[in-house]
Amino acid sequence: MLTVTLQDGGTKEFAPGTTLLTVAKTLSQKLGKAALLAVVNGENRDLTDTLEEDAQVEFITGESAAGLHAIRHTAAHVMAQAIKHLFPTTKFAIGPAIDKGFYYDLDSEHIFTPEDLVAIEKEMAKIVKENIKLERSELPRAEALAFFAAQGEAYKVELINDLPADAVISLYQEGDFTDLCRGPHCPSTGRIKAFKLQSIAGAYWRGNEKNKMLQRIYGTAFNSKEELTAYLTMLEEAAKRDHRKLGKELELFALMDEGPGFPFFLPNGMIVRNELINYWRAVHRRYGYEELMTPMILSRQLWETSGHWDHYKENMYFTQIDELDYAIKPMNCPGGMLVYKTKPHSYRELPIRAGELGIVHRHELSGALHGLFRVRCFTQDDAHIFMMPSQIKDVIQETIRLFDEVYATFGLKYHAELSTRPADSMGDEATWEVATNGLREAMEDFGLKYIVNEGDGAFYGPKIDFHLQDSIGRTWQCGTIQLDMQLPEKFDLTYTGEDGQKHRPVMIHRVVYGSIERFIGILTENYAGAFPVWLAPQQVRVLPISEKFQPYADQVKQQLFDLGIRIATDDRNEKIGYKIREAQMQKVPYMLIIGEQEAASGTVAVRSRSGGDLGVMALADFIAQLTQEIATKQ
RNA sequence: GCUACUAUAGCUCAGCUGGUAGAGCAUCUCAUUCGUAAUGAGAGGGUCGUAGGUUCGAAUCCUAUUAGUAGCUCCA
Repeated sequence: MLTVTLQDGGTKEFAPGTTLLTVAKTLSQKLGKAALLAVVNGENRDLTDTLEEDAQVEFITGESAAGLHAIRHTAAHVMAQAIKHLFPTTKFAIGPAIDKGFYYDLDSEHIFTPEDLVAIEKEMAKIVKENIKLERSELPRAEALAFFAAQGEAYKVELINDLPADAVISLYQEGDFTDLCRGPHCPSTGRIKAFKLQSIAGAYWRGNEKNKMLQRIYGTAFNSKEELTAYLTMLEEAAKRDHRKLGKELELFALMDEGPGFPFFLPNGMIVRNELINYWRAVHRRYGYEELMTPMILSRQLWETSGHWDHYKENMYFTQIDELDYAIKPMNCPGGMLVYKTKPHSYRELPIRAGELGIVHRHELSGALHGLFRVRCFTQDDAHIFMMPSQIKDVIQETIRLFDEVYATFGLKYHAELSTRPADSMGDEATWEVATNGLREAMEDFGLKYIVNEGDGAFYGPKIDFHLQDSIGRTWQCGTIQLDMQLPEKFDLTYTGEDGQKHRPVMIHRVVYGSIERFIGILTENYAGAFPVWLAPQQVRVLPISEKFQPYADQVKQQLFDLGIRIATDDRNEKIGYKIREAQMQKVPYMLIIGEQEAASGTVAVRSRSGGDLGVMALADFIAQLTQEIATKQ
């Protein structure tokens, strides 16, 4: 007999060859039903595997992340089986579980439609109901190749051929369908209790745009119907917060056919934008930044010097002036370099922190445009910091602190990513190594957790990116800190050191908002359009009950207006309910209802967009509360 | 850029298999002066994204093109 040690420390004996599923069932009927995978001596295993020696065993259910992952992975196989039943000529590429569900990439003459998804779901339900076993087998490479080649599954053959020589080639069979897969999987299709197919999209084979574009079907699956419903409801709610929808409803910005990717900012959007800029200036002033502005169009020669002509040309717009080539700036840095060079610098001045709200133009692919999140013209809240090599760590830490402060003001959650040297890059290996380690150390000392994106850096240096979430959980890169070892060299920047000799400064590029446009998009979604008072396009609206109270309403309005409050009066001949409804929908933070009682006593009846009727108060009290709320950016 | 889908009044949308455009909201006018999410009545507004084609006849079918949407690729 074998001894199995369980999670709680208890032990139990089983005959060799007992499946893990049987072990789970023996422990309790409930566990037998809930268990999806097992961890045997620290290794993930299928429940259909057998035990051959003493082992430490832990069972995984759908309540854990690993269990949910298995459900989704198995659901992808179930979907593939269903598709094979309904569209037998379909060829299968890859079908993994992902963050919020699963997908399968397919190659088929048939173009899948939303109606097909309904039919596939039905077929999947049938397969789930049959509760078919998933059985793992391992094959020698030649046999596996022959197996898939016989079925015409060219993508699977290519995948196997690309596996390392010593790789274990495993297959999972569920009834009449067998797939190449590393596993692990749920023991049977009946474990897929709640799933939903969501969308059809294109995707390149192996993510390479030179390859054939396949059809990808996205779906999701959960441990229970309740969780699935909750998730789908959340998505519906999130759609209401989409900044493209709110941007139109709240008249923040507009995108027109006449300028794809070139947003128009409307009066309301300009207020949010200007408030963000005011705040930005205040923060940067405190952190020792100065501000400058460089031209939007600069000569070809400059872009050749900076390296953009060679490395970034595809994304740039060009023009000619007096028969000479010019480029519209896609980045602010070359201009910043020229400013640095306008005078000699001493080590005593460093670090120099030069900020610029720079409007840049980039020719993004048409299919990549996405509301304010991805545009072709945007304002970077840029800054270049020039320093001595010995100052790198302190400066980067200080920058991380600034970022953290700004994001906290908006209550935004973020995560950081470190990107290392890409294939198309300038400079030598050693310099890259030093720079990358500099970033890494600064983050670690600050206690900032990060993930690493190998080869994802800019052509001129490694970078730390800060990603913020939109309403449906997609993340967008906003802030970035990029170390640049190339430009100071290219532009021959120098400073005079303590020793009287010329030295090369190190520089970083950094943006906190990233682009003001993208940041406004993120904020709009995070606040669901209900901007805090300090950012709200209209902060207060006065609503007189009838014309009779207009004079007092004007008085109230004027007092607040003189204090710099963004205020308006709704003096239309409408009922109070109508005016309130409209102010609510426009997400005006405060409404002041003015009627006979208020006019007589010199008070205001305050209604907040979130808290409803706050009752009558003295105007002075309301002003005190309001100005406090604005000042503290609540 | 690629794959698929979508495109009708300012907005949200209806318009079956081709017979020549409709609703609600918004706008304007009139009446109502009414205390916490829609007062009533009336009026105006669209050559159905654009350009070709098929047809006696096209918002409806075909082709091209532009823009958008989902994703891929790429990126702040």
